[in-house]
Amino acid sequence: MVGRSVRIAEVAATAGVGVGTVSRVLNNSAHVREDTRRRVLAVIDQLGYRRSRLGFGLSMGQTGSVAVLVPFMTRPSVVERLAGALAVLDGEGYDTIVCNIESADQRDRHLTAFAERHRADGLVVISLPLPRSRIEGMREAGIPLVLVDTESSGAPRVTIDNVAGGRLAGEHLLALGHTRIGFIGDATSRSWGFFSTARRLAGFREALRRHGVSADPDLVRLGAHGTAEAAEMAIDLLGGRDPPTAIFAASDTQGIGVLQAAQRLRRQVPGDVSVVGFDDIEAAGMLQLTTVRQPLRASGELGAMRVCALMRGEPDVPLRTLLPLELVQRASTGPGPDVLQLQPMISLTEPSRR
Amino acid sequence: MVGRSVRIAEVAATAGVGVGTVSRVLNNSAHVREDTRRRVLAVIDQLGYRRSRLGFGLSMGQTGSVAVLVPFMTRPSVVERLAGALAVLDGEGYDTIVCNIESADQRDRHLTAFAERHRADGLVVISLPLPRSRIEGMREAGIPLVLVDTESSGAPRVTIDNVAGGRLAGEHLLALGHTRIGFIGDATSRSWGFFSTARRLAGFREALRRHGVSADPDLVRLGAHGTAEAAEMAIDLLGGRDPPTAIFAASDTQGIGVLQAAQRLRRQVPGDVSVVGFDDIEAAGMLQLTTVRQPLRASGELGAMRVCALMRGEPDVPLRTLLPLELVQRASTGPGPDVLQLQPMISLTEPSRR
DNA sequence: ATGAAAGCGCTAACAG
DNA sequence: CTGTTAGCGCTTTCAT
Repeated sequence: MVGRSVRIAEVAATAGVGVGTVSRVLNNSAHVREDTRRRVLAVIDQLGYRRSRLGFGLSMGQTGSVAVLVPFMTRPSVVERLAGALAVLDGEGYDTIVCNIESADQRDRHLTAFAERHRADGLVVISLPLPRSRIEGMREAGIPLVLVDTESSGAPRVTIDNVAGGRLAGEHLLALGHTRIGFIGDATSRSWGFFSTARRLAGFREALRRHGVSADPDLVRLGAHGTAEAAEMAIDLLGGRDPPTAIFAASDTQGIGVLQAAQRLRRQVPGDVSVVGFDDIEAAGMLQLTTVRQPLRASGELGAMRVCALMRGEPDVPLRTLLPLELVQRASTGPGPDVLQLQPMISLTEPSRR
Repeated sequence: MVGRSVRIAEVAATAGVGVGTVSRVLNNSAHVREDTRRRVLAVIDQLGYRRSRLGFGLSMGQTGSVAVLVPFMTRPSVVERLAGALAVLDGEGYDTIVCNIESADQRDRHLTAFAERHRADGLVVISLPLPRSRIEGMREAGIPLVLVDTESSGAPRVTIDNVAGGRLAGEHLLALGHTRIGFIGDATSRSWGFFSTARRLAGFREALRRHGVSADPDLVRLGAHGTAEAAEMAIDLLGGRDPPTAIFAASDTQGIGVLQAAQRLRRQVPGDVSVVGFDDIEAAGMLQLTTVRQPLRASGELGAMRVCALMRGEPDVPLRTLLPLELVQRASTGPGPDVLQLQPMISLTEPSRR
């Protein structure tokens, strides 16, 4: 079997030098004579010596790893952000500890755990609402923290303007002539503080208001996150009397559910109903879903860069970075019903559709 | 600012006890008088003491973390496995270091890095072919290693029988009466040793052979992984002369591409062409794609459990675990063209289609 | 250029 | 029950 692992002292002894010298060789110090270096290197190789990360870390006072907390990591938008963060962190030479969070309890357990000294050099929290007290707690623990896709404040964060995003979607639909527009979002919002759905809804309503369109509360559906659930809600919405001619879903995942509902109901998209999603995950493009694009991967990358800056002790880390939003028009949205439909006195003929 | 962090010695001094006692309190040793414990706890709280993971780890000889290597982590099937592993590892109290691998070089760099002592207590490699020498290397480094979804041997592994999977898909299609069946897979296989596509193709061919159906090499397309790429290949396949009446895609991602191709070409599924995928990712169910299901999440969970067993030094860790495969029939597959079509002497009428 | 020794922070064995 | 002490493995002054 593999004999007890070899320590630096043994390397030193075998090479006939002091541990200091071995350490210097290990860390490419310039102050080592070339032949000494070679001799040490040879012994290292011969003995199969491998440095202990713990010893190194303890001595240097840092772990060389940063933790990333994400909720529901199987969701495409989340993976995308995570992948972005991972790529940057890996590039910077950090190990990335990933925690998949599925409840507020779990979140708090991990947060407490990472308050432990030398557990991770930094922390990135993605798409996870954090109570102020928790953020404060991490600050006290002295571990650099960056928030991505969260409204919580108290730490540098990278976000988007969700209200503006909702407005963007609403205005796109209004510009196409739609006035009866449904909204589908997830209700998780309330349970442990998620916010984006509510914000996007607010922006959406604001757009309607600005255009003098009254928002029918009956057209707003909130339910569990997920394509299937969204499809259910959409079927309900589209199957009712006076159904909407367009639906804005607070995420692409839910938007795809709406697409499926339309298909199941044999409604044409966008002929009978236009659909707008949010995020621009890969599937949105594949299914030709019009959507409000946010830079998912970039958000993770930027979050990671910020935490690196924090860990390096850089003084001027921006407290808040807003990423740009963009409406990506695809085949799922089209002109609404003819305006004539809005003037019943004139419209004696069947309203025309394009 | 946060004063210099407080060490166990200061807690001991402040509480008027020895460091040993503080350590005992920290580790819930029973051998501490209740009032002593309370006093220490009070001081800990008052001083805001937080244990150093590094100190703890160095003393205990373990890091408390395990590393998971995955390729292309944004792919749904991979995330699923990863999520499974994460859940188990988290449950066991380990931090999980995740590395997203996108090239053989990167893989080797990380493998070398994790050969460092005390970098991680164990390693799980998912869906990543590993050269024997590398596996041997980890063994020499003494770090427990488990392989998930890999054919490489030399370490405990959790896999499926890809050949059987291909056979399953082929037989399903043959049973439906198809004889001209296309195959779409990714060519990544060759570049750094991925194997599953080739294996599935082999099983598929075996099924054809058994049924006395000759495999038209022209019906096999290998290209870059991805829905769009698969769609291209499918369009090519379906647009040609004498197109296949069914297509077996080596993954759901690619199967969905075939579905899109059919839609773009206005071919009915399964009327004009049947489609079978592989994996059973969430989208497959949503799009009614018939597929060969493999337990993705379970593979990650099991891999994690195996590495935990290894780390605990359990003696009887199975060297190879085969997870069950299952054909999930959905709406994307249906009867093939009438058998009469195969007997030209009789079929003077247009072959009927259901 | 290099050896010796003092930490880094904690656990556990050993005495009381 | 509890204080003392010897590591765990490495980096880094401080001399030489």
